[in-house]
Amino acid sequence: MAKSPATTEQRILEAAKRVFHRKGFEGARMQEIADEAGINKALLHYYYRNKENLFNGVFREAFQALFQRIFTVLGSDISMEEKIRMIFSTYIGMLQENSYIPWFILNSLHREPEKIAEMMTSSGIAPDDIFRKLKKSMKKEKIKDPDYRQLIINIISLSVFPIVGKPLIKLVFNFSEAEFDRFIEARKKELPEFVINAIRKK
Amino acid sequence: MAKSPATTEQRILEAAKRVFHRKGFEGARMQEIADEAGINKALLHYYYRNKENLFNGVFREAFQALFQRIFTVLGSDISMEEKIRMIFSTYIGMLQENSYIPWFILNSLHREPEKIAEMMTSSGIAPDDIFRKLKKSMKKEKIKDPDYRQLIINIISLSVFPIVGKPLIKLVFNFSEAEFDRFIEARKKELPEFVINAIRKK
DNA sequence: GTCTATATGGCGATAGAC
DNA sequence: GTCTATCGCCATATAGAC
Repeated sequence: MAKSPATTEQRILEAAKRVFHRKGFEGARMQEIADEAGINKALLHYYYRNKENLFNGVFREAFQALFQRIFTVLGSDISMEEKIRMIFSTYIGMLQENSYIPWFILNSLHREPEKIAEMMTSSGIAPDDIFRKLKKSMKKEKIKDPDYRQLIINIISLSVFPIVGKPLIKLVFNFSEAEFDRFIEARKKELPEFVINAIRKK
Repeated sequence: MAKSPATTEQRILEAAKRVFHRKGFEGARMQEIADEAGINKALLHYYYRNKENLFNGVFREAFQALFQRIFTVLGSDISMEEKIRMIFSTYIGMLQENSYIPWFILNSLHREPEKIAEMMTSSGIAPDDIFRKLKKSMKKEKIKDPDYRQLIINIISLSVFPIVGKPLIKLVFNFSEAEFDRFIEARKKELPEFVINAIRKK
């Protein structure tokens, strides 16, 4: 299936990405990855020694896709209100198009938090600097919420949970696929107002 | 390990609960459940014919623990503001004490949404009535947010995501276990104000 | 590099003694 | 009811021909 990318190695990685994203580490089968790459199992082990190895490549890419964007926005020199608008407008769309990524990341973190920690530092993401900067600018802007960390987590919660909890939401609200999409679409408009209102002094 | 409950059947179910909650369905091992119940594998199959069967008992209990409380509050005859305060104060504490439950539920929903749907209807939870009622009362109270569903999902997102995303939060903020607990504790106070502010007309 | 065939091990499940 | 022993399957991984 799908012979698009040039080299076999790339094709394997693309296939692995799809399968791991769908099934997580435990659920993924080397056979399924091989099928989807249009080759056989033995060749997987020729390029990537084992399953763990193959998984690592997939994880790193997803992790960066998910975090680079939000940290870039948080660290930029615009007002908090602009940051909030920007995060919701770009982030939710990205999550919607790659809805498997957050679930995949959460799964991986639950499986091996320590290993993932190493991976994060080694991939050059340094949240501490950004947080320091953010804290300062929030003080200057007299944001109501006292703790910048709570605010960040609120924003991420509101963005990510509905994507990760899609099956739950579809279930309790009896949503079709299209209705669910409209529901998420509506959030892009409503959430910035929701949060900006929440942190504005009365 | 842990021979507390009286009958073997109960001990098995308790052990299964712990292991499934930790590892999910795929990750759980019958051997591990047997060890934790202080018996051997064969006896598991004597009481519960197979793994799926054992899982179902565990799932149903967790699902009810998670949903009964929130639906009860949402359906009660108090103002929206009181509902919000009540949900955050009781719900987050309950999630904190049973932090494995939401992760377990999400996992199960991703694995088999259809089966879970049946289970839900058969266990007597009828969200539709509650939603109708909620919609009406929100209109009467002139809540800003136009869609009650968005508001519910916002509340659940803010409550559940930080619990499910615990490993992530500990990682990016470099939290110890105690610091994480304080972080969640602080949310109980801050979130009601956050949400009530967000939906209050300017 | 890519394949077929096979080794190796783990897991859910069953048989059968006590 | 509870155990030991074992079956049967499936998944990862390797050997070795081409």
